[in-house]
Amino acid sequence: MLIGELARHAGCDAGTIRYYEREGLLQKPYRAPSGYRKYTDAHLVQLNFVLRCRALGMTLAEIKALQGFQANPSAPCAGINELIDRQIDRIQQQLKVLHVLEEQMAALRCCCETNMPAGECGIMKALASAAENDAADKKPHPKTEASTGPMEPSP
Amino acid sequence: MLIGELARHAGCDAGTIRYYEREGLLQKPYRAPSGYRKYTDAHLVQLNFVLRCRALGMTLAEIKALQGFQANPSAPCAGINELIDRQIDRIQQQLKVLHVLEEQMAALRCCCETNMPAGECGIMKALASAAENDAADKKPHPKTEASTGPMEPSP
DNA sequence: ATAAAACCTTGGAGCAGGTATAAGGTCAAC
DNA sequence: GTTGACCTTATACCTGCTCCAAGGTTTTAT
Repeated sequence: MLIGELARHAGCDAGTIRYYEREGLLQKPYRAPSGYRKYTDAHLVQLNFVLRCRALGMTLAEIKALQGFQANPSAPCAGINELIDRQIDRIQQQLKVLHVLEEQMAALRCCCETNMPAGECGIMKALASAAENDAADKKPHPKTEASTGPMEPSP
Repeated sequence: MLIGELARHAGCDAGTIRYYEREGLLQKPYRAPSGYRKYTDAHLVQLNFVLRCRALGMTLAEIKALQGFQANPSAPCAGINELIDRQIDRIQQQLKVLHVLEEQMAALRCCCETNMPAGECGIMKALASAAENDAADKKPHPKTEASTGPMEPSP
């Protein structure tokens, strides 16, 4: 099987396959005298393994680690479990962040009824005043030291 | 305020501030004769605006677009609303994906009780057999054409 | 037999959104 | 006058690809 066919079977780009080969995630295939890569079904399985792990959100380094376990089946599998646990944690972290984000965006969305000049748009006002409050929080005693007026770029 | 102080107030890296300046997201500050950047509180507000939008998941291009509305307060704000709506869609998409992922990872996690040799680990077996099934699905009539044995790299 | 289409090869650049480094200049304190 | 903490620039690196150019090969159609 040539690289294009492998790519079609796996549902990825041929460039991705070459990339995985360079990165050591895919066995180097036999090369025809023309230099063309010739793949076997076993390569397809290996590629699917990588793609599936990617789809589960693992990094290439983690997938490489999993392949290390495949190559070394008598090693204790605690590392595999840790890797999965870390992945689960990451997903739950992201979910938490996204839920908060969803709420914040929904609240923001409610601030405007679509047909305002931008200067009166509740969304813009909310974002701008949040930024100002952040700034005030961090500088609790503004001594009017520099300027609170408009910014002046270098002359 | 020097860049390090601004960075501390905003809770980001000085490199990030220089990067935002290069990308046109932050006004160029006055430069002291030494070449040092001198920031005002207004810069802190602007930086916080950018960081807050980033934290909401917006791209730098989108933030630039929002700044365009800030600079042009009489423009109609429909574009702002669209931008926010797109962002909400993106977040909900990601949430969907992550929920599926969470389930899949949890199912995977249940496959192993931690103290196996890797070759017997249910997680590895599940991943490997999924990859094989993917391969079989895509090649429904395997004519034993090349080889289903181990992969042979180029000789 | 030949020409066009459809493959394949390599090397390199580019994306986002930064982070890290090196090599050097400045400034306040002791 | 020297340490140490800061600042400057330019450049490279990170992840996980994607896309491009310039060229070689193979298949298909005429």
